[in-house]
Amino acid sequence: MVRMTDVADAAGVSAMTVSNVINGRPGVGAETRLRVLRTISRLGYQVNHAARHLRAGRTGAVGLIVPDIDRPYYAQLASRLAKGVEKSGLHLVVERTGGDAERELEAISFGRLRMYDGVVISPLRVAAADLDQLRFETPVVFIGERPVPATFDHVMMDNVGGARQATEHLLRTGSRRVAIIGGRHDDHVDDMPSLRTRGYRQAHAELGVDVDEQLVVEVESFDPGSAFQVVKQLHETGVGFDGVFALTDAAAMGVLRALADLGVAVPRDVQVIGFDNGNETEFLVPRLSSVEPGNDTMADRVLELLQRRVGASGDENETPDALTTVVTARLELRETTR
Amino acid sequence: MVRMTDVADAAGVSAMTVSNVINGRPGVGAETRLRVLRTISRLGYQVNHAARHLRAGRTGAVGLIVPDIDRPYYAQLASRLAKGVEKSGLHLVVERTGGDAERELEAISFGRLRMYDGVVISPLRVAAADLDQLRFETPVVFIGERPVPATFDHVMMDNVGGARQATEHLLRTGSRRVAIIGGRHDDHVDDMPSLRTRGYRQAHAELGVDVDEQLVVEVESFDPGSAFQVVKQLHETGVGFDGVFALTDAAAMGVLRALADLGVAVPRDVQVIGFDNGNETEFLVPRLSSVEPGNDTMADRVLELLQRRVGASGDENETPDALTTVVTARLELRETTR
DNA sequence: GTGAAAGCGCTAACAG
DNA sequence: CTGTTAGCGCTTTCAC
Repeated sequence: MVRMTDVADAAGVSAMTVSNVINGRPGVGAETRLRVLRTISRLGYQVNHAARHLRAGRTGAVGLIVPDIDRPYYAQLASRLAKGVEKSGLHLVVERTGGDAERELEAISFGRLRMYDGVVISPLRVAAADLDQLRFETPVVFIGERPVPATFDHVMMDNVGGARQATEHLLRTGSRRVAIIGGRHDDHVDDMPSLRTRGYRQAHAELGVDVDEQLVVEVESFDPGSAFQVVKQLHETGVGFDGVFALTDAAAMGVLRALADLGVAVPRDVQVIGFDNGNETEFLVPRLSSVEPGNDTMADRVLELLQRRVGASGDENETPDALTTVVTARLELRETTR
Repeated sequence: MVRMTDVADAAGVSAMTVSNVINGRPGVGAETRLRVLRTISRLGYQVNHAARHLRAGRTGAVGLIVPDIDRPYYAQLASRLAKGVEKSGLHLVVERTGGDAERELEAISFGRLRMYDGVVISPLRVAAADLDQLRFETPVVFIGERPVPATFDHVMMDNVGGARQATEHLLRTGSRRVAIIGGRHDDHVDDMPSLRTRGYRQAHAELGVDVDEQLVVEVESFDPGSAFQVVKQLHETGVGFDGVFALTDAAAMGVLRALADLGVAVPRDVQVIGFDNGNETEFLVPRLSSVEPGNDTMADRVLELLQRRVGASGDENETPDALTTVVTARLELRETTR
């Protein structure tokens, strides 16, 4: 373990000068700088981030905390954000909570935040009330649909509007019995499934079509497997449907697979729309129509909000007001709709 | 900012006692412990990880460094590893390099390693020679096909064997002209495309079938889009083929999409096999046959190797020898093969 | 242009 | 069972 003082001794300068060289601060003579740099590489010195962090406060990292890394939506979000923060010379590190309320809260509250100069968190379960207690100096941007105290920056997608557009399209193009995979029967909380179901119901109300609660199908998880099973069951039960709104593209993938097994022609007999407009949609057979929630815009907005606070010390009116942004959704029609 | 000493003062104990309570160390009276805990929650105290890290050396985190987060293979690997390390009370953080040799080296060498108690790295580009220079106290496990100095733990998949099995199956079930999407014409380096191409050639040699170099199709990237384009071009060029070995499942997805557009029946006219056996394979239409590289076994092995070193201080014969494990691959046949 | 002193918040080691 | 001392490796401040 070679420390900064070792470099300083070997180069015949003080630790401070080494520090100045490393951090590119002005006020070091060209000759001294060169000597220090050579000594650094000769000794193989590497800065100790923990010490720097302890003393200077910054870590050079932005955290992204998501329920699950291997869901395409989060993976693609991570990728977008990573490219963005890297432009600022920071790097993104991703952590997963497993979608567990307790672990989400732990990830946010219990000091792990301090590992980062800024944090983006996409909570699934955690309640606004719990969040309200928290006070931290690390800039935090929330992303997603869960309600969040107004003291935090928040970037939301238009879940209700997106779902309404999708359902409207299905109804206007001739589907009368639209199943919603992952929908909710009740509407107590503002989580993703409830909000998207709300949009589904709004579309029905606007167009004067009754919702058959048998078509509102709850699933435990939004992976293809769960959706696949549920569609098969729906079919076996004899509940007819001629359109499907799947709450995520991943679920829609399972839907398409089930319909293919059942010998149902898409979109002729049943139309399908997903949500998220992930990279995979264009390569499914048939290509999946999907709600584009404004993924790029959301990522850009998150980065802006982060930049506004990272670097700005917690002084005076330096701290800007919290902002909530809602990004508008639009339909991306492909081959699973008419 | 409330520090440990603030808690200690408020509870009328010393900082050491607070530290003992927080870390669940024995030797604190029940009453004192309760008083400390109450004070902690009253003041909203949170441990400062940077300070703990600086002093105690451990960070509580394991790093996973991959080329890209949004490739399903890495996302699924991350998920598997995350669940594993969480069992040991650690948590996984994922960083991406973008598949850039320089950034890979930087991620490994430049002190960022110290952020973690252990690191798993899946390099794409970085050369063994560069790695050889490095000496670190953080336990590192390499994963993937790139050659790595023997001083490091390394878990490899059997790229050559898996590719050979896939190609053999295609040839034995009647395909005579098997295209390899993402293959290499030369065989200078031991990277993933070259190794899998080697297996492809071995299978041909064994079964006495000549390789038509026109069927060895290079791609810039292993995403569905690139594979899609390349297959369309292959078809337009009039180069006939009745089998496809795609170097990754993601590429295979693009292949299937292209074949569907071209009106080619799978597997009747063209058989297809992918590689990685990702979660998505079962939900494609038709279901994708794929090489299962032993994903679970690899993750388990990585975790074992990590555990062997994390916690073991760098003393004497405490440090175990480096181990290289090769996990065997097998075929998972589904609907894209006969 | 360079250096000395002090301390960030925590914990290992030992004393009581 | 609890407290004291010392110091992890860096950077901020101010003096030279």
